[in-house]
Amino acid sequence: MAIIVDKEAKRRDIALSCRDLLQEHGIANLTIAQIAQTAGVGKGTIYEYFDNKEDIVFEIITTFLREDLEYLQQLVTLPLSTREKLFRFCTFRYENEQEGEKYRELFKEFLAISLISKEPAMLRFSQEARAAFRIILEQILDEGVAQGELEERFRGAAESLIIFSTGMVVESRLEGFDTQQELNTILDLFFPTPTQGNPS
Amino acid sequence: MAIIVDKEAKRRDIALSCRDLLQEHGIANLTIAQIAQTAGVGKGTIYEYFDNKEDIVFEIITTFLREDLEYLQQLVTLPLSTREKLFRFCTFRYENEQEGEKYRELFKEFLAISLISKEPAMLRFSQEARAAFRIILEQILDEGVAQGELEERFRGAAESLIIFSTGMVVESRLEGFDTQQELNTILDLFFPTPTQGNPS
DNA sequence: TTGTCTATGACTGACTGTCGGTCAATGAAA
DNA sequence: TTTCATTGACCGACAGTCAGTCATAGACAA
Repeated sequence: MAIIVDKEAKRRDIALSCRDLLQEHGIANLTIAQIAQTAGVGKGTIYEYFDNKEDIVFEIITTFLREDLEYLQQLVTLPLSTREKLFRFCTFRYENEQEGEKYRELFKEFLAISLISKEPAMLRFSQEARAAFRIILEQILDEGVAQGELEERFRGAAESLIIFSTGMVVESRLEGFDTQQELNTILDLFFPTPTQGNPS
Repeated sequence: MAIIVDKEAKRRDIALSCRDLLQEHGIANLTIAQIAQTAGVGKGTIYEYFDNKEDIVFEIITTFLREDLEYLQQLVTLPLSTREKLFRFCTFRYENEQEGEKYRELFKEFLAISLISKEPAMLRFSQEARAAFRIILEQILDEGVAQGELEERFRGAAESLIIFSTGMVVESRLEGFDTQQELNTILDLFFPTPTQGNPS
């Protein structure tokens, strides 16, 4: 009979081949024609694997988030203070000067789409990603409490920190916003002995 | 000479006449043609007063934010506890069940635009609005410290609360997100005697 | 084993409809 | 007659569609 392709795999392949393109142009300036050309397929083929333009962006972002998750998962295992881990958890998007800028831009665009999109798939995905991040954060907090670095009452602060991080991503679009300083201000609430400046 | 129209005033007029339209359809489903028709002018006229579609939305949002600011300014004068004021400050967008929903939807779309847009005017406006909100928040915090309801070290927490509020707007798009509970969790950090539940 | 035929799903790009934005023409006031 | 506001026909760009083409796995005869 005919060839049967692995739809899921090809979807990922197309997404992967367009990562750079997306980072370079941004979502708004990315056309389906460009995507198709870069992926080396016809425009129609794109719609064989994706519902619409958002869906493509969505898939590409997923590849980034998977990497994020890997990074954060190994962060937990590093020999660092709880405060340092929390700090890195919340600022890892800002770590790399060069690549970080592009990545953050992309993440903002993703946030923008997911703010407006009412697609159930998009919402479900956001929720799953959040849950994964949250588990890691809770692990850091639990360890912090176990090691006496953190008061018991902060064990349930994972949600708050995630909300705060999200807020930081949005606010960082503004000139003069100092991510590290703002995060330290919050972390000072968590740790009895306030430390000014980046604790690293 | 010919007629000289007050550009600024007409800009506001057009924006005002389209408030409902924007709330009804959302930004993505709002066309320039609709806007022009609703405002009772030709499509070309719109571009006499606005640079682009975003600019229109931007102007309409401004009218809402002006109202917000008025509300928050009078909030400071009410005879309420500091905690209650902070609570209301951060949740006022969620107060009204019916209208609040539409309003939040709009605000999210505004956030989405301002996340992506690199228009200097848009960024400047965001920063100005933020500064205005911040001043009110700082006033609440100062009063709280003065009245002994709040420890001195929380005087500089305005920035943190704004970031957190922004995060809440974004996260509230997700099913099962409880604004009030999350805000109380954070406020519990500020106030020595934790109060569970909505303090109102 | 080899050659041939065929069903099927992958693939394509010309085409369509929509929409943001432009501009030449018109109108009105002074 | 000048000047400015107004207008809607028009334009180009782009997302998304669909009728048709192509490539190959498998069936089967020689």
